[in-house]
Formats: sequence, C-alpha cells, structure tokens
Amino acid sequence: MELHKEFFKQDTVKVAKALLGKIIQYKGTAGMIVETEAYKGSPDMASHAAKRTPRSAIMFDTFGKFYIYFVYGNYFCLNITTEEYKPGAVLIRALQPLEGIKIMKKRRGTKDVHNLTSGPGKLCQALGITKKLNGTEVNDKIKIYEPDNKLMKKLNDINKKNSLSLKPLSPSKLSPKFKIVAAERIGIKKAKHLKWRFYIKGNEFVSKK
DNA sequence: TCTCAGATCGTCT
DNA sequence: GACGATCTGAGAT
Repeated sequence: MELHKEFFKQDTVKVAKALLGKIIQYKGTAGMIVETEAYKGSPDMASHAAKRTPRSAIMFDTFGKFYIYFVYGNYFCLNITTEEYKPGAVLIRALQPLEGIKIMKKRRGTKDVHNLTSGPGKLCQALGITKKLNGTEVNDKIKIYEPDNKLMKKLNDINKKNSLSLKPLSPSKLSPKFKIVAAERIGIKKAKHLKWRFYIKGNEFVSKK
C-alpha cells in the first residue's frame, strides 16, 4: 500500500524513523529503506533547512515531495520533504536492493550487491534518480509503500541468494556500528562538527564527537 | 569571482 | 580504516 501524502506532514524525525523498512520503487528498480537521516532547521545550522534559498525553498513550502539535489559534482541525494509549517526533509541514505538488481549493477558498474545502494549517492545512481525528478510528488513517479508478505518473501530470497541478512548495506561513516538506523544531526555550525543522534529499534544513541 | 559541499572511489597502511 | 583527489553547481562576497 502506498504511503499517503499526509504521512509526511508529521515531525521530521518521526518520518525518518517510520520510513525504515518501507519500499522505494522507481522504473523497475526497488529497495527497502534501511538508513534515513532527518534534516530540520535550527539548531542544525549546516542543514539546507536552516536557510531558505531558491534550492532549499521546497523544504520550507511543501511536504510529501522529493527534494533532489546535486552534490560534489557527481552525485544526487534523495530527500522527501516533511512538516507543513516548518522546513524539513528526510534524506534516504541506504537501501537494500529488491528489484531490478541487474539494472542496478549495470548502472553502478559493479557486480557487488553490497555496493549497489549503500549510500545516498549510490542509491540514486542505482535507481536512475536524477535532479529532473526534483519537486515531484511522492508516488507520482517514485513510489513509496509498505511491503506486503509477498515482497518480504522475495526480499528474504534475495538475502539467501546473496548471503545477506536483513540489515542495511551502508558502510556510512554516520553509522559505523549500528544497522538499520534513523539519524538526526544535533550540532549547530558546520557539518563536520555536528553530533549525531541515532535511533535504533526505539533506542537513542548519541555520537561522541 | 571564490569557496566548498548532506559523497564516492582508489590507494595506502 | 584513513586519507586525498575529484567532479559541478549553489550560495556567499
């Protein structure tokens, strides 16, 4: 069942947590969301949501829309805007591949399943998501939905075949220890000086730095 | 005009 | 695992 637009009206951190385990699908490729990151404005002043610019305005004005931006000259990052009256978005950081794995391998130029969607830039590349989808409504072109039993079975089959367990593939610096995480930045000035708050299975962990 | 980034990859230890 | 090189474009000055 597709997630209703109203789902994204909630608090950003709530949405980030709730998106874990959901399926994201675009043009014959799909994966289960295993790592998300909540972006709000204050007190995270290094977030795009901290300042309204032509690029980030979508985070201020909408919920339930895809915010896709180009970064480091090579990659795209996929976010979904949240909250009605406050700026916010959830970055999709990692997926577990589910459908269209052949296509993903081709696009990513690797045969390693663990390396297909284990990062925000990687997953956009694997799914063929580019800036042209920026601003589209959730479920217009890119679908997000709750997995049914059939899909879960398929996921388990893929896991068996590739010796994977139900865990995220992200080697992300964000979550070196923990698997299947939602995260929130709690520092204030520059991205590299930020602290992180992780949510794993209902528990909270705060990074040391 | 300048700076540098919500990332990735290859190379090194 | 740590680190440097790298790409383009948005935002700052």
